[in-house]
Amino acid sequence: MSIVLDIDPAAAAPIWRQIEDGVRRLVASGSLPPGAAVPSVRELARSLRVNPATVSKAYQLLSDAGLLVVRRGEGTFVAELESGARDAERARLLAEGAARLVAVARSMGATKAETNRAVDAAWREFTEGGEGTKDAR
Amino acid sequence: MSIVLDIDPAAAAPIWRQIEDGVRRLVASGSLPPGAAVPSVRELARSLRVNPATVSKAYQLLSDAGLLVVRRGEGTFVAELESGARDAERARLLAEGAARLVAVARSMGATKAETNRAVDAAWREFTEGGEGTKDAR
Amino acid sequence: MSIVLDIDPAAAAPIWRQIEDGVRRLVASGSLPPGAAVPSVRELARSLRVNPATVSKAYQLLSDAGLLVVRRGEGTFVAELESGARDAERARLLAEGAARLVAVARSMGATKAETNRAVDAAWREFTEGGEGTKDAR
Amino acid sequence: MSIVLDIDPAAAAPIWRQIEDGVRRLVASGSLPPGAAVPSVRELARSLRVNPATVSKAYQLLSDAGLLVVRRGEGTFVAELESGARDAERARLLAEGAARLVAVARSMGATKAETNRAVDAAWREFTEGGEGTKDAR
DNA sequence: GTGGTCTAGACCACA
DNA sequence: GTGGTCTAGACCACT
Repeated sequence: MSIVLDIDPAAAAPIWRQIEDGVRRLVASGSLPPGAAVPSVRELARSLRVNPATVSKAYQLLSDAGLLVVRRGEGTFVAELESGARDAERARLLAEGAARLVAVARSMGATKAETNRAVDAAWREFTEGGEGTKDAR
Repeated sequence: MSIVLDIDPAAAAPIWRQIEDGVRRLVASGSLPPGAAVPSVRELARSLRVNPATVSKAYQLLSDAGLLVVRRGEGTFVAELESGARDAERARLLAEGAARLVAVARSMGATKAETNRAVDAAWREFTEGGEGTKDAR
Repeated sequence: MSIVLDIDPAAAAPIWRQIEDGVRRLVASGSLPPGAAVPSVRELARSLRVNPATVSKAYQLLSDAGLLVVRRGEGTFVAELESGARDAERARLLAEGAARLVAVARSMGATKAETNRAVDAAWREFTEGGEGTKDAR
Repeated sequence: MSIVLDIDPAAAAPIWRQIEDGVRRLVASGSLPPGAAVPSVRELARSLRVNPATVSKAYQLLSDAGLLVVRRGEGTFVAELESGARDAERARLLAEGAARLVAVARSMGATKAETNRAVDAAWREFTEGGEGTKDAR
């Protein structure tokens, strides 16, 4: 199974960041276990219909961050994170997202209850509608 | 009283959007009630240490969206929104933020419970670290 | 006075690293004081006869490292380092270089005295062959 | 006794060069005396967990440089260097390293005294801390 | 004017 | 085969 990332070339976020975030999540969720090979730069570029340099930039950032390791001439692999590091990454991503939401909520004077209701609603939306929220902006 | 916005010139988001969002939230939260005057472009530009053209762009977008109205020779004012419009805007912003969080959470295989815990934690973080609440609950 | 960097396109080190190191040293030596503007990407690219993307990469790395700050639409500037940070950077660069030399020396069984003699010789070489010492401090 | 080299596949320097330099230093330091047998390509490749072609490339360069000689059917051996050649090689490596350090030092306006202090410090570091500088950057 | 992103294509070094 | 570097040129957004 080749890895699945959906990239929206029209989105505000640069493509390299979409790839970066996608891989981060695949690693955090365990879909890409430590030691696994990620698709080669050229292969992923081809399958995403994107320039290799763009994929390369994302991989480079991920390897700077220690999530991937590049073995020259061989390919790119998921780093062997010490136990718990993956959970930490997961928690970090989640906390970051939650903080962003709360910041928005508080800045407009929403209550905690209102916020929770909004999250519940969004969750329902997702599980029912399957897929479809494409968030602009 | 001059309006309070914190602008980070080094942030990823463009400055005009930071201003736009800031004003949107001040309106949504009621800090800027309908009919209130907003600072002039050059005044706000000076206080934020930002290029006037940048403030102007934000105001322009807000007028186009109907949140502000320009009265020539007098200044710029918060539009008189029809009843409920403000709440609708609030709900929209909140729903948007919640959807973003849920998208992240699901993409990394987090459960609803985990997500809620993260939101709770972020909320606690904010109320402790930050200043008093206006309508906490 | 425009900044002076000598770039060797035939060197083993990639051009972006040569630029990065050059700027690092100009900052460490105080030739580029905090707040000063560095040449624009395009301008430096033109004067070095190099592709703008190459300069951009170097600047990007330096700004990730906190030595430069990019102000969108305005240009790139030397970061306002807290007092002592510049000296620390200087010391770091020097220590790094010294460590590399000592590593080589020890790995081939050279003594401390031999190493010191080699440094002395290199120093003499430099002061004679090149121009006079401009900075004795 | 098998020869000891530490290879870092993640380092900036290519693996073949790490091997080449390692052997050069073992010869310069006398650990590999003239006439001594070096491990076979495949044996070294196995012990370093490295591709045999990589070891082969290093050995090839070393033979071209006259440091190793291949005796067909027998193996690869350290060349019988004329007297003084080993010391010359040592001096050359040391001078090269010293020149690099001085270049860095002068480019950032460091004094000779500062440089010497840095070397002393690095030397102390090494003799105390044992081993440990892994120089990625 | 500024920097950032992306493409297409070339070339190189590594394993 | 792999990834890394560089170029030329286009387009975009910000100030």
